[in-house]
Amino acid sequence: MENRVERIKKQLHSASYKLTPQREATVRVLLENEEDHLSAEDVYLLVKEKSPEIGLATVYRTLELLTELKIVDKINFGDGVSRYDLRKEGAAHFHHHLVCIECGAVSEILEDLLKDVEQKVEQDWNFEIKYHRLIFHGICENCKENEKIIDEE
Amino acid sequence: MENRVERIKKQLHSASYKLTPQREATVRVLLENEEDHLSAEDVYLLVKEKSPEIGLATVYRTLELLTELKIVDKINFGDGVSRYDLRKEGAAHFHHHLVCIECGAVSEILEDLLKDVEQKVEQDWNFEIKYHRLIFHGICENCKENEKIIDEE
DNA sequence: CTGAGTGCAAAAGGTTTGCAAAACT
DNA sequence: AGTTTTGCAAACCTTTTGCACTCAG
Repeated sequence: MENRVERIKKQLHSASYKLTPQREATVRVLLENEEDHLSAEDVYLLVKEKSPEIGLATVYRTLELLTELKIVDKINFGDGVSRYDLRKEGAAHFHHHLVCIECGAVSEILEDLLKDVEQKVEQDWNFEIKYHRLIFHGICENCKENEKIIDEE
Repeated sequence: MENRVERIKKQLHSASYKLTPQREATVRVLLENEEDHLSAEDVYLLVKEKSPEIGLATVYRTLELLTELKIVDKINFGDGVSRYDLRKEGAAHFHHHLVCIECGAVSEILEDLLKDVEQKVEQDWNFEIKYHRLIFHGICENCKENEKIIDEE
């Protein structure tokens, strides 16, 4: 945890930005809720619990900055809000997501499933891929279970 | 063209909606600009050329309706606007997109590249996939050409 | 002192909604 | 008549921006 904050601090410094208290609070919220795909508002509310004087605009500015430095990825699941996702250490490729259309749960696939597909696209379409977004929408394990139970009643 | 309008008319009717003149004008714009990934505003302006009395809200409502009926897909390339894409006839799976980060051009991959990947995800994560979104961001053929020319100067 | 960073409030931009009028059945 | 659809304007929500203030070097 601490060393991840340290690492981000260095990343900011090497781009001549400072890790201000507000930025640090924001980063910590992201680290503490790594699994949660928080929206800017979510982050704001969480940061506010510990640093009530922070402003929403600052959170937005920090998230934008972190996105620029590729410390977080800005994602969109189609619900009209941007969400922010910490990059895994040293991950060359953005991970994939499974979004449950029943309960809204989001889980992650860290494994890169697209090696072969990317190679094909680069060749066949003569397109140089920089990054990709892959989101599966469907029904998660839990909701499948629940449906079974309902059916049996 | 005409038969595609007819088909959509039937789809609406079977869900007890009417193909009003405004809806038809909207559908025609989508058909005429099938390659273009239009935003609601884009559609509105194009519809307005032929039916100046139409309102923006009607276009939004029509696009929402068409999305519900799965006649179009609502997509988001991360530029803060929703775009609408006619489904290909009988396409079981939503097609993939290549978005150029230089010039913004969007092209489509109709071929389904994810058969194997989906099978793996369904098995390994016990997740029932309903649909997916796959977007590659990178540099398109043209922009790669242009870069070469610039380098050579 | 100077520039970077902040908080607040206002503005912006895309989308949705309330409502009365219009269209259709 | 009754239901659906429409156009307009207002409301809404997320995100961005302007500006004066603060803080660190």
